[in-house]
Amino acid sequence: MTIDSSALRPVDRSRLYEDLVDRLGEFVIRTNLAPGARFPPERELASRLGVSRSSLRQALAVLEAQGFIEVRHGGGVFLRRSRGFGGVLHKLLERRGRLPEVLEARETLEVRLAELAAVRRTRADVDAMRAALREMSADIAAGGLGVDGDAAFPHAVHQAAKNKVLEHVIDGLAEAIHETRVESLSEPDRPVHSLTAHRKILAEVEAKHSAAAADAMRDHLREVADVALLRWEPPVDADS
Amino acid sequence: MTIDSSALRPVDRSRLYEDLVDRLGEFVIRTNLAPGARFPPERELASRLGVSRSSLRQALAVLEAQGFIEVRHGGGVFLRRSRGFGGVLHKLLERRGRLPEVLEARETLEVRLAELAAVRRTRADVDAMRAALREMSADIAAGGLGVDGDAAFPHAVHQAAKNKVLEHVIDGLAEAIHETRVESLSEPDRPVHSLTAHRKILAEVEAKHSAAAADAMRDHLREVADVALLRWEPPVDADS
DNA sequence: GTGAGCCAGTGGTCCTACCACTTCACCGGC
DNA sequence: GCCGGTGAAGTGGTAGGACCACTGGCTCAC
Repeated sequence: MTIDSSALRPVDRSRLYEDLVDRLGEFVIRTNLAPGARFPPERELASRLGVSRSSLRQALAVLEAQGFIEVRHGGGVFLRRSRGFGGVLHKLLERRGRLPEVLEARETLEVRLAELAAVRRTRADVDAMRAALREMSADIAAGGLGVDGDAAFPHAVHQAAKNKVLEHVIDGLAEAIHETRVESLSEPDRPVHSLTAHRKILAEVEAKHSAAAADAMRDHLREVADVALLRWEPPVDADS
Repeated sequence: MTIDSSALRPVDRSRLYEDLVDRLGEFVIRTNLAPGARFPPERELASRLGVSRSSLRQALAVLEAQGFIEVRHGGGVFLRRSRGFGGVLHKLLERRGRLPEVLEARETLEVRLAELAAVRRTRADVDAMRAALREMSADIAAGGLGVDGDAAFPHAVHQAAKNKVLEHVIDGLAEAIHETRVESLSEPDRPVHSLTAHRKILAEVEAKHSAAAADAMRDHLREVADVALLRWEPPVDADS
């Protein structure tokens, strides 16, 4: 129940290295730098940008971790890929107006993971899912919302799907998803409905009915999405 | 046609800040740090880790950019989320033995994007796809592999799907996918087959047949995946 | 009790020095 | 002429110190 006084300056001064990341992206575009090309030396970049080498190196570390550049000791800084240079998912998600897209992405991934889970789940995976449901059930019985269990269950499903790449991808959306989760569970009767839906999914996964598991997951997510979208306010800023 | 002497030392000394990222992840686990908790001050961390504050700050910049921590000026360093702390996608993809998972993730995303594209494509999107095919066609006619066009076409499809979140996610896999692309197109007749498959996809997207577009994309990707998997060598390192 | 102001703690940035690795031109031996 | 060694210059890697900017709690005057 936070007071939304978003009108008055949330300030949020950006870190210098964040600006540098943007600037370097600009540089890549403007100079039409191609993948494989070399950047100017650190000392020169820092000097031309008017910042210290330390700050520049923070920016370079970020860009390297994101896979956009490669820094070779004694060799130089090289561009690996230019597409979406500054476009960090994290930043993307902060912008309002992304909710429908997040929900859509979530459905895509989660449905597929459920389908795969039904094919590959082991005994232990089923146990983990069961445990999550027990926790959720107990919490709800005690008057809670069952938030923890509601998060643990999909996690168990992800594990069961045995695809670390997909799992990592959806983990990247975890934060944005978690918000919708709490909101959704605050709705009257939602926790109980959610529990029922999870049981259905578990049953299909356990029975190794992959198509049915996918459908069950899709149905569940669409119910949740409806609730989330009901409360959603269209974005203020429109972009392409 | 590079000589694969991967057996002999690729060395690849890791940057200090990368080690620090791992160490900090370890710290979070061992001390059972909960989201919202505060880290020790930078100076103390640096001292205890036996590194300079500069190096530590590179690691912190990376972790902040990845959304794992929040650094407040004058306040301290706080944990935002702990799950998958050090698990960067980039690193994940570097490990051999991920090819099947990458292909699976790719299919999941790309099929959905094709489906959405069929629903949301504009005139301009269709033009972009057509242009990519023309480029590819011309390149093949000239004896090339059509690699550029083969990359440009899916990009146009992604744009048409109008979901920046999904688009960003698949961009993260772009590099890994690109490798399979080149390998695949080196196969005799592959370029022509690929072109035909793309034409089919374009037709369905243009006709707004979403299910058919999804199927066409899936068929295409499975053909490509078969080729890639044929050349794939099972991993040396096995992990959970 | 209350408010203003101070101050210690902590991150933010810069600077400089020096180390480690790469590259390549140069030079000598073959 | 060719090969290989060698050294210097260029470039990233790390350390450490200095100082600025912000936060939050404490103190003290009122």
